[in-house]
Amino acid sequence: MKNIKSKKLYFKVFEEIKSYIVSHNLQSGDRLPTEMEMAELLGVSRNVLREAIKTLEIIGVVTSKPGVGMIVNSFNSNFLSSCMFLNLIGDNKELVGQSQEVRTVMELGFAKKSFDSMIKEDIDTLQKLVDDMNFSETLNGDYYLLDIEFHRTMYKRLQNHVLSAFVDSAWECERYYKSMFAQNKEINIDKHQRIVDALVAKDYSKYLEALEYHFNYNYKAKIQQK
Amino acid sequence: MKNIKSKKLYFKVFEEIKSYIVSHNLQSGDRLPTEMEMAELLGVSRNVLREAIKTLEIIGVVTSKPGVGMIVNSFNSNFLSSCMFLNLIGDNKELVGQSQEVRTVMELGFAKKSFDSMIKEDIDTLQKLVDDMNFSETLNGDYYLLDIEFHRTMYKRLQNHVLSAFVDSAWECERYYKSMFAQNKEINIDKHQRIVDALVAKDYSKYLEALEYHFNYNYKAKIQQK
DNA sequence: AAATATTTGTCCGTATGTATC
DNA sequence: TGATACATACGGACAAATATT
Repeated sequence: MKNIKSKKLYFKVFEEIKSYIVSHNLQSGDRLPTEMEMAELLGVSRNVLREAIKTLEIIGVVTSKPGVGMIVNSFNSNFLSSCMFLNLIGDNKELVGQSQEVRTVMELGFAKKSFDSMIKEDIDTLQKLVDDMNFSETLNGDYYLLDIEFHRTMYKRLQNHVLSAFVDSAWECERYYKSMFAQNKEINIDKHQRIVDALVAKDYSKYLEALEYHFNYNYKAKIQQK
Repeated sequence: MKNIKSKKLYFKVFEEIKSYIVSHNLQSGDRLPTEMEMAELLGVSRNVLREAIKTLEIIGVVTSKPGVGMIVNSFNSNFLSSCMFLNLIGDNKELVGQSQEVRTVMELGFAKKSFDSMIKEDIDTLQKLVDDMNFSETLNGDYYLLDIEFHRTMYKRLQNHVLSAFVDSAWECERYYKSMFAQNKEINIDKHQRIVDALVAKDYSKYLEALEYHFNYNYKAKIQQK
């Protein structure tokens, strides 16, 4: 029995603004009408309008500035990770496993492209990150920052923001549920060192093998838990 | 020079509530404090608090009901597609290509699992969808609904919500930029019919081939555009 | 450089609708 | 039925940041 009228105003306003952006083909840098104008146009109070428009701002679609107005943003890969994260926290842990599985498929699927894309500078960066991991005190804390930086570096040259957003979000899940995936530090560092070694040797099959080792390790552990 | 103090209140409140949910380990079905309580707790007006909390509601993290309060939701794969879509509209068309590329990698990566997971009922559904495509008037309109339904059906049994969210989001991009990928209807239907044929024949290598045909077609066209 | 207008940021108060007991 | 708790929605007011003249 879900009535059309039952929908809350701020939901409708949100949809209205969304379709406004589409129908007016607004691009990065373009301005939206002012709050007053939109409120009057839609026949709602400024308060309700703001509830909708602030959603757009918080998730990263627009930026608002006093005295200026609201401007459409360019793509920002961070928002997706926070969105994903926000949804994950409200639910059970199974999603973390699903997210990891998708990440595994993606990273293996992009293996060839990433292998071909990396230059010496990137490989040096990767080696440095592994070195830093060895000096890192514990698995918690900044060790995880090194881990994500490692994977980001691998796909940086591909310039695929959607891929980057996903790698980030998967990482964010892992970070918050790290106890589930807690593992031996030496093994974890070794998994990354193998990737670097394969890159230095310019051996793609070895690279793929290292990646599979990296992900299979988690994967098997996950399956055994069930 | 981005000062910490320069941050707007509703951003900070949004972060506060986010970490509140995490630190209190709120799960699906749990209740948040009332608006008044949270506003007082954080020392902000109810207005600002609502701008933050309505963001959480609109992106699907919580649901609010008058007389009840705010309840944490379970995962909803729809929100991700709308987030993705919202970010895409603000930027150039390159992201559509990136999104398609990710989708291709994902669908091919999950091919084996999806092939093994499908039962007769699913294959019948797929065939019916292809039949409907043949009766569909045009590439626009409900033809696209049949297309996404086809792909959803393929991965339904895997129960991976993250995968589903991505397939959905990629589809939503495609729908809005369909002119870019406009193509011959007969060829498009044939691409799906081949997938069904392979499933009926229980021939995995044929299935994989059909999938590659399905995606390569777009892929090549995309490359040629550059 | 200074005054003014524009636009968003933040707050308050109040009335209404809806679910629960 | 009534009372209570809570979210929904509106309007007004002033502050702060930015742009314009």
